[in-house]
Amino acid sequence: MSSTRLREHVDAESKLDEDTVNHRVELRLWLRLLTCANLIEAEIRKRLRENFDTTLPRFDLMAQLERAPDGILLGELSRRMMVSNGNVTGLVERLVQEGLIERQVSERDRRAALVRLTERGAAVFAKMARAHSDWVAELLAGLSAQDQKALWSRLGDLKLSVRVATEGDGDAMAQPDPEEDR
Amino acid sequence: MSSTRLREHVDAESKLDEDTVNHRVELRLWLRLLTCANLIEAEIRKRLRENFDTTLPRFDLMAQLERAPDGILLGELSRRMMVSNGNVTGLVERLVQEGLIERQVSERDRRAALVRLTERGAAVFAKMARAHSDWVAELLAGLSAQDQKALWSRLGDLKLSVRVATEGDGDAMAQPDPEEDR
DNA sequence: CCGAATTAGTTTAAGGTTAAAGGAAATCGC
DNA sequence: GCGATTTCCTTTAACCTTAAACTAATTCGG
Repeated sequence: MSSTRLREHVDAESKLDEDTVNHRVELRLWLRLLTCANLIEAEIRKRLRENFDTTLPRFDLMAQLERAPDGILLGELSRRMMVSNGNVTGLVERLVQEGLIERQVSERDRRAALVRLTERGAAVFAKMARAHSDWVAELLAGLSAQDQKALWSRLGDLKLSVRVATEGDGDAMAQPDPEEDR
Repeated sequence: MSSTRLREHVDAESKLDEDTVNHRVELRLWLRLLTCANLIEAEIRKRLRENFDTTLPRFDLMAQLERAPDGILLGELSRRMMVSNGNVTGLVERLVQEGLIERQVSERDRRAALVRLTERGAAVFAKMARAHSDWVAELLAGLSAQDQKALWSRLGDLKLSVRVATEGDGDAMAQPDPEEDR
């Protein structure tokens, strides 16, 4: 599966020299997209650390819990965060340690565990979420509301393009999109 | 510095309830941008692993070296990759181990070390770069060349916005933009 | 020259991340 | 019922990443 899934390179002998196929536009777009995401993410990580002594993954996890007041299973959490199970195990461990979330083995299914914010966790998260929201707005302040919407829309096309290109690709790619739920 | 650098909250007593300031558009844009970047990055990481048994950071490092045939100092490498010095130390170590790059202590300054691709490293990278380029093009294939250019352009505005909002922020934020050099 | 400050890299401690292997509970098919 | 399979989660090994502390070499000011 891995050797042929890229493209059909049936034209191995093609006169249209394969080496000259230079996807410059695509590459430049991808690199700029990555730069933007990295710049913003780095700044947010830095501020979370400086202002709240926490990390982005922890913040993201708590954001998921805030939207599920009745708790959520670890597996579901893992799916929504788009990270591995093992990753969630560790994050949850640390947040429980900090007293910001609590975990509770399910009654009906003793393999499963529910996690939810503690009261303190909810209070702390509320503060962080406000700040986070302000930070993002500050970083994007150079774009008009119109520009922002236009960009958002175009990124929707991009997302679709990527999904189409990768679907059926790996196993269980039916990952729910975290952003749309917000 | 950290408490006032966000915004001037001079209107602490403002009747326009601060809590109701909901930067929804900005947040949605940021989340979608992040989703797009993560989807593409995850797919590229996966393919690098499956097809070349390597990682994105290693690929990125080699990409920098390919553009500097005469070698490059570790510090400069760190700056161009926008990662910490210590990070580069480890990556270089592993790539040297694999025989893909070589390091050489500078004659004139015995603190400094030059790294460059080995012959084998250059050959391996050439293959990877071709594949990588094809992958990116494949993932973005759903967008017309026009859409791609438009998106690239808008992301330029975004990048500028972020740079303006963060400049002077931390120390030495004058990081050269990796993408523009390409 | 020589002490102070700067600069290039490394080390360390802590954490985030994954794939793969594994343990334990629940479910499925007879 | 009960063995096989699936599902939920944890563990492990390896890697990536950073900030902060550190080492060693260079440069700067007298």
